[in-house]
Amino acid sequence: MKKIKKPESLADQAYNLIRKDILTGILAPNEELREEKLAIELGISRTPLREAIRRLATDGLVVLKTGKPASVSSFTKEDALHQMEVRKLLETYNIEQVARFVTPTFLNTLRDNLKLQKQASDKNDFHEFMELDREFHLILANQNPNTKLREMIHTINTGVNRAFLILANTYPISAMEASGEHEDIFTALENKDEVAATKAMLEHMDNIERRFLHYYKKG
Amino acid sequence: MKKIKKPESLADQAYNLIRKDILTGILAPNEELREEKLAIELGISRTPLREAIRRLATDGLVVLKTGKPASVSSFTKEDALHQMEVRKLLETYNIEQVARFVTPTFLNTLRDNLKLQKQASDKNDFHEFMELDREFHLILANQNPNTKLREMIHTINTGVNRAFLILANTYPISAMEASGEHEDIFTALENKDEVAATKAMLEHMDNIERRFLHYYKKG
DNA sequence: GTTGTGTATTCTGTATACAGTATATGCGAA
DNA sequence: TTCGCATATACTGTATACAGAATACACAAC
Repeated sequence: MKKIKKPESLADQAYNLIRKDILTGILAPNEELREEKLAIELGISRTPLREAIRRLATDGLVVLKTGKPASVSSFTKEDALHQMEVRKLLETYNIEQVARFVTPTFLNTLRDNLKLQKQASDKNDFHEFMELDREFHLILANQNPNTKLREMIHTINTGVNRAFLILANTYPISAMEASGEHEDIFTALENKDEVAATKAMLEHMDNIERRFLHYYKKG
Repeated sequence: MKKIKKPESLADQAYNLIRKDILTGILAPNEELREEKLAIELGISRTPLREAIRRLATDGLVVLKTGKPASVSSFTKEDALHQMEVRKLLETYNIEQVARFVTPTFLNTLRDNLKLQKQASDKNDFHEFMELDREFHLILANQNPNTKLREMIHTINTGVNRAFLILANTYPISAMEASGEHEDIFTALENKDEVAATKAMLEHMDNIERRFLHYYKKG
């Protein structure tokens, strides 16, 4: 039977709202999150807002300094590269595992996603593409039975995407190269070729890093 | 110049206290953390306590269900094995990197730790040994310049150690096999042999898993 | 004895009030 | 003008108060 859906708590809603604003760049790095001001803006009290902010802090999206207002976290080039190094490790490990248990449903889900990616790419709808990109890697991760690994991939990808997004906002077109690389990964999975899949993922990761550095120099 | 140390906030103190109690097993899995009751016990109000509990939840040490009391998280055999799989990946990757940049200070720190491990092992002081074990892996992780990787190793090791601790409480002696394995890792690092170091770490991880399963069957 | 229902209790989620501290402002002295 | 200091302001950290939901329990009906 279907469960009755409970309304999200105010803290949850605040968390999701602020998170989205940070990830889409509406809230810029180093921007201060003054509790009372923000609470009034959101129409809630400080208590649930504080909870949301603390949670964002453990995600690494905001930083807390005792007695001072929380602020949106900034990150250096080094931070971004560190995250990508870990992401590379996790994503390649994951796809090697996943490639061994390819199911038709799994392939179909990926195929659907890729189709939408192509459409977004053709329309130059960059934000939509970013979202689908995130989803693509999510689908891959969720195929792994190891829940802990899944969690970690989710977290690290959020961080990386944020770094990338902020830069890529200025250079959207080139980022869509990724679409082709996703296709390569898919083909390897379709052929149940775990070696090729791992290789394709590794190349994808290297290319992301390359693009990041390219944009970074320019930006 | 040395910074003036500020007193920890009540929330921080509560976090550390409860965390320790969970990790040492004083608070058993599934035990409920009733806010008002706990707050009174700790001599603080619910507000900072709530913050502490939420933070523990993101660490995976307690689970929250809306409207119901938070409870100390339990874990299945599968959870533990998942965590160990990820740990294996991260720790072997890390040591391969670290083995390339071995400094004398680093070796000395490890040597000191190993000496203490041996002493604890000889005295059958299991809790002390567990603490040093944790520290040993912490030293290895902290040698890596990648802060993100360090963070992740810390988190995952906390989880694994907890799983292991609870079981191992009943079978302390055999867990001290680990001491010898740590020595092997150290020797490989001393020789700046990254292949041997990686191999030693992998064996260590496999042995931890083996011991876990052995205890699990018995327990 | 078992099932169902209503009530009492207890707990969380949220709002608000208060205290202490850090920051900003303004004024006077050098 | 510039520095020092005092005062005012604003913000966080914490406590408490209140409302609504979940649970436990008792009692009635079968």
